[in-house]
Amino acid sequence: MSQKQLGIEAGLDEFVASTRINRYEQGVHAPDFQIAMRLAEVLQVPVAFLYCDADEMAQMILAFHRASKPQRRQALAALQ
Amino acid sequence: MSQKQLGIEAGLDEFVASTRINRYEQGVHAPDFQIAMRLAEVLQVPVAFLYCDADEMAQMILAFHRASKPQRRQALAALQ
DNA sequence: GAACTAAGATTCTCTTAGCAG
DNA sequence: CTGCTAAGAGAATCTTAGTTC
Repeated sequence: MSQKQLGIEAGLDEFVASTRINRYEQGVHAPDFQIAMRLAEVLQVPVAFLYCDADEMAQMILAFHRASKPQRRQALAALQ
Repeated sequence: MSQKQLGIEAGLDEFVASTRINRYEQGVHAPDFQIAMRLAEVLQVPVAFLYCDADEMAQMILAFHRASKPQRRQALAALQ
């Protein structure tokens, strides 16, 4: 998926999508939270995943998001 | 813990700490990521927790952060 | 096409200076 | 003291207009 297409699917104007997504990916600019949520939706990840600073946490957030309800229940139980 | 004290412990100047933390808590302004990380450290939560939009995910992030290594291993295993 | 960048325009946050409980 | 807010100052992102591969 191209940077332009990602931006467009997140609701950005087609003439600015490429530039803005590129700046986000490079870490030059930061999107506001509303944009971040739309990007997360397109990418099918939880928005919190986009703000992770630790690998293990990121892995867990993704796995939790993609797991079934019983799996989530078990995971939460394991953390008590 | 007061808003002022939280800001100061996160490294903000004492004369602006109260105002800025208040704006963040009210959702009027958004801190940049560097400030968010320092706030998360003071609050002893993962920075991703501050960007959660779903309760179950927030609960899991917090529990994962506070769990022991074996508990984390078990939780991750439950999500496979 | 696709990834990327500079720079002025625009829009945001930040600081200052307060008020109310 | 604590929570909260308005408004000008300051600093960020956004749009435009490109380059490079």
